[in-house]
Amino acid sequence: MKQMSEALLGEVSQKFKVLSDPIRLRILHELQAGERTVNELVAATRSSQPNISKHLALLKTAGLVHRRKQGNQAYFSIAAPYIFELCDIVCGGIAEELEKKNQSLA
Amino acid sequence: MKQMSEALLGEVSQKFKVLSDPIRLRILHELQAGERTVNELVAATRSSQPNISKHLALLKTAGLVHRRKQGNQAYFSIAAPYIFELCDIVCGGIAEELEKKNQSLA
DNA sequence: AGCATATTTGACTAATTTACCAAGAAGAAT
DNA sequence: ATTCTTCTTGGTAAATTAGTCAAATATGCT
Repeated sequence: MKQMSEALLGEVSQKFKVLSDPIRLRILHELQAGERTVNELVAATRSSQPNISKHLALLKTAGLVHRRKQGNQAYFSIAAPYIFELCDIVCGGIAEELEKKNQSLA
Repeated sequence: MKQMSEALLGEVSQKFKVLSDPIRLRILHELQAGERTVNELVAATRSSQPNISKHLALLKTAGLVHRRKQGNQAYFSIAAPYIFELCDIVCGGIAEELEKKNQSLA
């Protein structure tokens, strides 16, 4: 990583902020399996419909999901596949931490 | 990514939350060049000293940095190198977005 | 037109997060 | 001992964010 401008730093932190909510991660995880309507996502998350709608709006503003409207429904899909790479790396880090914790107990 | 438990989702989102602040990213970026004392980090960020100290405490709790106390000073260093990978990916995503935006203007 | 379904938006509340200030703690220097 | 430096912590005010409910919008159906 070279010199980071204040502006870039701000943008990066905002992306992370969008990813810093379990419900939004759940939504993205669900979308990984393919396009979903709002109602399908509501069912997958057990949160209220307006709430999910707002989270989706946020994800869309951040450019992480795409929205397609057809008839009555809105279909959402992943717009930035790199997010799964991010999650995988973090999961790896968490697994490593756990391993270390277990080793220190032994 | 396989099935994600609610618990793991929560942990992952918390890691992202820690990374979702420009000052903390600046600190981490500074630490990428090597160990630093609190005061050096204050100088690098132009934020107040207590504020940096709190951000450092947060980063430490999250397991992202390591703290070593020697004499009067506390030396901080990177504990989870994977964070730079994360930032690189996000930067790549941002660059891609920008490119797309520029293309659509042309 | 009138009703039903799917989704978004606005107003509001509660919770979380950030930054600031002042005070505290720990070590080094005199 | 006391004073200086470095760092951490507690209290608090301001800002941001998540959630809920109710109302609005948009489309499809009869």
